[in-house]
Amino acid sequence: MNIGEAARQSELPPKTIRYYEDIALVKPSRSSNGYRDYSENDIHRLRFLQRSRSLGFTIEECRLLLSLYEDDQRASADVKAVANQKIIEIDHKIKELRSLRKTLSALAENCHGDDKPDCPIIDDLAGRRGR
Amino acid sequence: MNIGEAARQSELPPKTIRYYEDIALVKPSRSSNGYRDYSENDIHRLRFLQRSRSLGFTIEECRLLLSLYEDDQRASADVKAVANQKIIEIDHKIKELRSLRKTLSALAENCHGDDKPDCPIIDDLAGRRGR
DNA sequence: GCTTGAGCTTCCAGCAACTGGAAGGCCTAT
DNA sequence: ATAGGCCTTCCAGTTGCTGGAAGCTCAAGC
Repeated sequence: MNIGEAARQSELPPKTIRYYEDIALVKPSRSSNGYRDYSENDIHRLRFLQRSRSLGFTIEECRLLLSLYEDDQRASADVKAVANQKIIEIDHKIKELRSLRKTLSALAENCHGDDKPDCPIIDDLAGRRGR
Repeated sequence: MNIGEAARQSELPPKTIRYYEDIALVKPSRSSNGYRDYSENDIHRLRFLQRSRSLGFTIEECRLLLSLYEDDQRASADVKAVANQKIIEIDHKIKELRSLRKTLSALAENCHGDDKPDCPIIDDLAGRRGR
């Protein structure tokens, strides 16, 4: 199967698939004309990557998950640990974003939003509080 | 004022300050020995950048905010629009992260987390639902 | 005067995870 | 034969820094 069809089936752009080969996440064979030739198993790996990337795992985490995926002897605890770690990171990011949001919306609420130059947002950014 | 002191006052690493000069966000003068020489106004700009970056604005947004900062004729509505746009983006990111978290925690909850190979997380990543 | 150490300079490279584009080969159909 | 669409490789760019090497300057201590 050529890269175009592999792209369709895995829902990944061809560029990304080539990149995944560069960093040794997939190793398709080659046809006699030099074209990449993807097996069913390659497609499984690509789909797996697509799904795990979309769940926010980094490439290196995907590499780990992929090795667990292909290890029939894996312990489910190992996989669960990776997932739980990711959940912690996500919680942390959400917390940060909420805090940013709070600050920004407080600033925006205090801003008249008219065509006058007076602006509490700028004042805050400039370090001038409660002028 | 040398870069080290500018770094202390702006709470930005010297490397970052030099980078901001590379991308034309600050233009300090030079002392006779070739050292960068930061004025009070330069420090204001650096502080402004530090604060706006920490609030999640991109470099290009900071550049815009900085030009508004130095424009005495600015309309506060312009600044408010940038802030509100950012709030929308933050909301979007939070929503995405919450959705990721939900999926991941559902998967982790269904996983025994023992030393057996059976693992619903891997099954999901591989595209095998509800086996 | 000399050395030491901190602080400054420039430049080059690398991080993550792709993405875009150029130059060219291949394949199929008309 | 030619057009187009797909494929190949390679190089460069994205964002926002950060690390490191090689070398200059400056102030302090002996």
